[in-house]
This record gives sequence, C-alpha cells and structure tokens, in this order.
Amino acid sequence: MKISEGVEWGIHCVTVLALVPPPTALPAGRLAEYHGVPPAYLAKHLQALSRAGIVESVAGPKGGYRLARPAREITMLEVVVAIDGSEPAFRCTEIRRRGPSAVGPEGYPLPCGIARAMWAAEDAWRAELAKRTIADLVMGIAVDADPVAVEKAVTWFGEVMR
Amino acid sequence: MKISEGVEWGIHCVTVLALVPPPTALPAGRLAEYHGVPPAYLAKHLQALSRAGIVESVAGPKGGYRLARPAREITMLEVVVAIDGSEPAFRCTEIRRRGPSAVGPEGYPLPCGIARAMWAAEDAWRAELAKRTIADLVMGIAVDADPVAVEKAVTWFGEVMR
DNA sequence: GTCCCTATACTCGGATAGCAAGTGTCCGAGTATAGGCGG
DNA sequence: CCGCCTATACTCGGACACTTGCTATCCGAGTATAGGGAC
Repeated sequence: MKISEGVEWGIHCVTVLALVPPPTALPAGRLAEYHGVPPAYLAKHLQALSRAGIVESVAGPKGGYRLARPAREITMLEVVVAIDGSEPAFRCTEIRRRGPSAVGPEGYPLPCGIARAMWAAEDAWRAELAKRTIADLVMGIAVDADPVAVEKAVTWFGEVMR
Repeated sequence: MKISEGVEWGIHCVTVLALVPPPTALPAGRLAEYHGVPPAYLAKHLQALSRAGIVESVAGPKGGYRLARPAREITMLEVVVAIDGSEPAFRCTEIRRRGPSAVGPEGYPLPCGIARAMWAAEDAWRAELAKRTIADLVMGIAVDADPVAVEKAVTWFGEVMR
C-alpha cells in the first residue's frame, strides 16, 4: 500500500494557497517552482482539486488557482480524496463465494467480516483526516516554521506578485 | 491508494488455518483450491506469513502450513503488515526543503506538520486493525456464515484430509 | 512380527516474466490583459 | 483626455509516452513418508 506522491504535493499547495490573500490567484507554474516539483505533473493534480471544488481556477494573465472556500472549511480528507480517489483501499473480491464451499448469492446477505473490519479501519483513518483542516495546518506552520524560511517565502511571494 | 489483493487472501488463509486442529497442516495448494485463487501466487504470500512468524511450514508429505501461534494472539494488523510491508503509506519527500524558501537542514527540527497528520491517521488505521484478532474473525464467521456453506466446507476438509 | 533402509513423492522456497496503475510530459482551447487607435 | 477595439501572451484543460511495483508463474532444494527387505 502506498499513497500517491501527488497527495503530498496537493496538500502543500492548498496550504500555500491558504496564505494568499484573496482575490489573488497563484499560477500552477509558480506553485511548482516554489515546491521544486515538475510543473506539468503538479498541474494534473491541481486540476483534480479544481474538479473537486476545493480550489477554483482563474484563466488568463494574472490568473491561476485560489481556494474556493475558507481554509477553515477544507479538511485534509477532502484534499486526499480529491487526488487519490474515493474508492476504498481494500477491495473485497468475495473469494468466499468461490471454491468448494460456495452456496449461491442468497447465502451471503452480509459483507464479508474481513472486509467489514478492513473498512472499519479505513473509516478510522478518514475520521482522523477529517478532523484536521487546512487552517490547522497553517497554524502549525506558523508555530513550527523557521523564521528565516518564512521571510524568504514572503520575499519570494512579493517578487512573484510584482 | 490501494491494498494488495494478497492481503485479502492472506487473512482468509489464516482464518481457515485457525479452524484446522493442530498439529495438522494444510498445503498451499489446498488453500488455493479452497479459495479459487492461483496456487503459485498464493504460495508467495504464505511464504511472507511464514517469514513473519505468523504461520509455520511443515515440509514433506502430510506437510503444509499451520498457525505458529493461537488465533487469539494473532492480530489482523500483523497479517496485513506481513504481506503489505511495514513502511508507511504516506512518505514525506520533504518538499518544504526545496524551492526558494529552503534554509538548510538545521531549520527543520521537527517532521513536516502535514506528514505528522498523515501518519497520525495511519496510526488510527493500525490501531483499529490491531484490535481485531483472527479469533474474532473466526467467531464472526461462526455467527454469519450460511449453515450449508459451513457443511460443505467441513465435507471438503474431510475429503482433503482423508 | 519387528526393525531398518532406501526410494519416492510431496512439500516449501526463491528466482524469473507480464501487466496495470501511477508518473511525467506535451500541446491545444479559452480568456483577461495591455497597448494602440479613433473620437 | 477618454473610451473602444484588437492583438497578445498567459492561463488552464485534457490527451499521450514511460517507469515502478503488483500480479502471476515456474523450477529446484529439502524432507517426512511409505513400502520393501532383512533379521
């Protein structure tokens, strides 16, 4: 099991966008430059965030991406699901219905107990991610980040928006 | 994100092995036949379970696999980790250290807040799986399974062990 | 009848191909901007 | 000097190759068994 690298990029980008004062928009190319990742591939994930209604795109010069809602109303789970998909990680293939002990569809009114347990674990995972909002992440950065790094980021942002 | 199909097979196999009275062992080929899956591929996962000390292998005729410990002492998490690996699903690539705001290694004493949140969610997932033992799954089957299916399984087992 | 020996056949174990999904990239459609022109 | 128009350049959006890891398979090494023979 592994989570797409795009999820990490997406969360970082949304966090950065939360720091951009509306109605300013930040282009995908600038976000890629800031994070040191391939611009074209990052664009792919930003499109997914746009489709999910987490960010909104502005076309033309001075365009780019900006948050579609306040950071306080965007959970980490929403971002993860937007990029990684909403399908459960565990997919029950119903192997209990195969082999010598199979008895026809009516013999299995409930989902497999193994699948239920795996899905319960995934629910716990989602619940934990649903607790945290992008605003929480921004506050965490404000507390943890190195002051010099923050200053450099602000300087960069000023130059980009010139 | 998706979980290897082998995880599903592995848990089913361990559950079946929990129903085999020791010291009897069940060969990989019979387990594959019972579940309707490719024998060679299932063998690969059973080897992983063996390496993890969850099942133990018995060589030669009348050999096969059997549980290395009582089902009550084997958690679902152990089985999942044995097959899927223990590495976290979310891997932080430290993209915060790249780009125009980077400040050198000493500026990042703590792990990235995003990674911490993702890992906390994974911990919740693991905790949920660690709660359930194979014995719990066996009890669940005893309650849920169709009586006819159980009888067919018992009949099959009797023929195989003849 | 009992014990030992040997040949057998069955088991696991790791090394080897094939395929799907994620990774990475590109170019085309659309649009707000900025400059120039006319009034 | 002000307003309108047009050409521009920048943006997003979806369609196209490539690589990693899961899927699937095979054959070789090791061993407990079962049968036969000797005692």
